[in-house]
Amino acid sequence: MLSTAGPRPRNAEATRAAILDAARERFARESYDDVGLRDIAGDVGVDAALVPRYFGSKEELFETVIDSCGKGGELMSGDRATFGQRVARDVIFEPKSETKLMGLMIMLRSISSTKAMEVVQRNANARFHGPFAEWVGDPDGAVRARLAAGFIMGMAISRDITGGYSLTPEQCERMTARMATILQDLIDG
Amino acid sequence: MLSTAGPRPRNAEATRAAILDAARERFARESYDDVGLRDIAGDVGVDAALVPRYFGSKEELFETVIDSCGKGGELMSGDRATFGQRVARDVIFEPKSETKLMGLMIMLRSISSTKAMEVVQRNANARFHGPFAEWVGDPDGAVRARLAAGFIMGMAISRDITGGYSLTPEQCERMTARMATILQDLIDG
DNA sequence: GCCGCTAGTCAACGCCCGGTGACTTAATGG
DNA sequence: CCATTAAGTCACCGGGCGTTGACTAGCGGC
Repeated sequence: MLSTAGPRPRNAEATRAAILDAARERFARESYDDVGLRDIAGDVGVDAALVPRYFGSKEELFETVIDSCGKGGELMSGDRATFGQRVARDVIFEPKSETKLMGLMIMLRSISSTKAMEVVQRNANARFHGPFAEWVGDPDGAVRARLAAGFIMGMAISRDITGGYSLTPEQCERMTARMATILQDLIDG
Repeated sequence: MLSTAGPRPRNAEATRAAILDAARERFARESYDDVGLRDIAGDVGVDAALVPRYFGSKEELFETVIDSCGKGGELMSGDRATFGQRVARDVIFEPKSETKLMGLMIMLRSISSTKAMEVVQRNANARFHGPFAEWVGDPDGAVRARLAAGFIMGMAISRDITGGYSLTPEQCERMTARMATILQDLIDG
């Protein structure tokens, strides 16, 4: 995480971006409460005091991170016909939500903190559920999108809670297949 | 929550039980981190110092709460044929996880804290997933149980994140129906 | 009716967190 | 080559947490 290539050159914009990236990854992997400003700063290799200086506060940093995730997240990039397969495989086999699904993971982890959840509640519709619902389309895209997103988050939580599902690889494979089918049915109609 | 019927009579066992009950409800509604010993003690009407005295530590109290939830939770009581309907309705329309599903909710909220999650990881299989998987039965009960539990937790999270789903009542109704179908299919085979 | 035991309280500790103001140090332009 | 300015650091604060040990007050037995 921390490059050994000497001291970071003094560049405010680059540093700010680096902090934002580090924060995004942290917030996707750990709960809002468990992520400390000192952790984020440590990842980048700067002093913790710099974080609230650039972003105002931890909460504002969190909001900026959510903003930076891109409308609707990366969920609906790629072929629509393989959505179920692709997402199910990501959730169940990716070691820790690599790049994909980051928006969802961050929202999910926000439930640890009332403050963070308020931020998410303010942004979830415009930044995530809205675009996703539109992408899912008629009939009743909002409902089906909500179900799909919930299912994905739930299975991600399940992985955390059980520590990698605690199933055999064969069972994981069957679980993936079934999850893929359900998801695909949801977005197809 | 706090009865106005004068001061609590001096009864260690009853007080201990009252603390445990209050803790269970708190942990089902708020994240592990957000629940303070002072909150729990306040619900019961005792001093916060009494909590670690009776239970050792917050973490041990949490583990005791999980133990007290009953094998498999209340998920698989009731008619099997209406499982989907019943659970979907609970998740989507119950204001805040009343009694039912408490075990799942507590596990879900544990993701806020590494410590709490370790406790859950230690207990989830024996106390929840195991019995539930057995109840779901062949073929592949473990896989289908995991999917159902994940789906339920995910929709509960979705409710929190969006602040009551932010859907019209009609949409909620359709969402419930669809969720019920998916859940029922999962436990039926 | 007093005494001992114990349930319950109180004040305080140590810790860690997010956040702030004063300082130091590196890059830049003349 | 130095002065200026902004980037980054450092020491520290205030607050809230879980937890502890010393104290207080109510009940049971003589």
